[in-house]
Amino acid sequence: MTFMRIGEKPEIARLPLFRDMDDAMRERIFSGSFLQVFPPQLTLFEVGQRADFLHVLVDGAVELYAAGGGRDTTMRIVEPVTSYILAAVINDMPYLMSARTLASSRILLVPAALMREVIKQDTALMQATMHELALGYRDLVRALTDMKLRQSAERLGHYLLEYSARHGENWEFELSGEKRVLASLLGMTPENLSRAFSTLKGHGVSTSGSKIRIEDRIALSAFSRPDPVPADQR
Amino acid sequence: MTFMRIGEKPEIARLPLFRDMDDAMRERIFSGSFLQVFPPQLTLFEVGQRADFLHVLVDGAVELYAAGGGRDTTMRIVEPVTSYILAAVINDMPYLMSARTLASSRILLVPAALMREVIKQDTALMQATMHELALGYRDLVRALTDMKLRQSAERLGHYLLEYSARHGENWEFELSGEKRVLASLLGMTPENLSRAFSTLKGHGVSTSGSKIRIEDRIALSAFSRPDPVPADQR
DNA sequence: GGGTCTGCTTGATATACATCAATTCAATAG
DNA sequence: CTATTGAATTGATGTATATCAAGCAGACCC
Repeated sequence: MTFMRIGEKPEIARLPLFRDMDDAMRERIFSGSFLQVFPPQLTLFEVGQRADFLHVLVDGAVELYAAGGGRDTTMRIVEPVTSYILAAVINDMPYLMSARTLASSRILLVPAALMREVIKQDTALMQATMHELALGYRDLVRALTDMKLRQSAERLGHYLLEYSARHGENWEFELSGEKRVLASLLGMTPENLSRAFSTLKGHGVSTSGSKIRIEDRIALSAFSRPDPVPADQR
Repeated sequence: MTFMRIGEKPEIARLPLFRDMDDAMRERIFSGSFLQVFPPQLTLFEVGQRADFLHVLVDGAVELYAAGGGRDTTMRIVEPVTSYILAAVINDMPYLMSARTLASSRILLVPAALMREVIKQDTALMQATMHELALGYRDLVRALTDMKLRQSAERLGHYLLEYSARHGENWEFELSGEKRVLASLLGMTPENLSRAFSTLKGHGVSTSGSKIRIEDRIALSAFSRPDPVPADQR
């Protein structure tokens, strides 16, 4: 694999997507792929483009967003190490979202045709892909119900709880990116995000800048009404 | 297969999900499944239940909905002949949505364990499942951007255009179900749906009861800003 | 240090949409 | 045919969120 450093290959190989497949096949995928570094704020691809690569974010941060009617909306913030736009690659269809780096990022680019070819030959990879897509599907079901059933401050509260749970149950943490991106992800304006934060002050959350402290998990949970089904185990 | 009539087996076998698989394997799935008739307004399953069956709606109509904070919201209206809740079955996880019949419905119930077992043995079925999930994923991406970027009347306009395209490019058609369900699917109240319809009168849509006529496709399209990527071919 | 960014916050106002309440309409039963 | 019921519509009002407009604070620069 071009530009690949020691130490990151095992990290990628350990991903659920590539973990169970045949070693030789995995090597074939890796040797046909490129690991590239991109500067921050760079557009990686645009809506409508034919999916040419499966992306695996190794380091940095990537934003997936959709445009329409002059406005942008963030669909997902990808954290390392994770693959994205798998669905478009599988079906050989145009991207429904655009992508840009939020920070300087190292990304593994797997040619879509290669990915599709190896999937056909390696059942374990196909099965892992299927599982990955099913999990992604469920994430989106959650995101859609979130938008339809919760109002903005509740969405923020729910996001903070999920974020904390995903990052080692820390009650105290720092928001990684800009708040404007978070606002867009949560489907609100930056102004409204500010107000949502001050609403949450009355429900067990204290903030200072981008530092968040969940002081009363119970109260926050009661306020933001957690999903009836807990988050999927990965 | 229990209760199965002549004529519907080929219809199900022709579904993209089951089309390409081995005939004997397909027969194994079918013979382990049940075709049942359910009355209207019956709850088929609830959020949080472990996925025990893959459903294939053969005839009738089914609503998938999610609850939260006292309210309900329609996530999807399933039309025959289509499978649903595939993702939960694949991953052996609890349903994220509840389901109820909107009309008297004939549904094929495929035991989830059987489905998962045969998938492991039949690569063609696995591949078809993978494709189906990827398509479903893309549908949800569209639904989420729709909610985040369009306002209510635009969503209705967009829905009418898509509906017309999916049902043989008819400019004139009748809405199948109750409007309250459509309102919930589109993320608005029934009252607001009424107002949205009258807004669309000024953009090339005329209605009378549940009869819809798209008189000016161009105008409606301009108003509701179609997706940058046209709907996936199935 | 002062200045100039840029992003975040705060306040005032506008707007989309929900809610509440009444009325109309359509389907059905007697 | 009229009476009854539930859904759809219409109108009046309330609320969540967006928009517009300042102000404020931390980062970077000279």
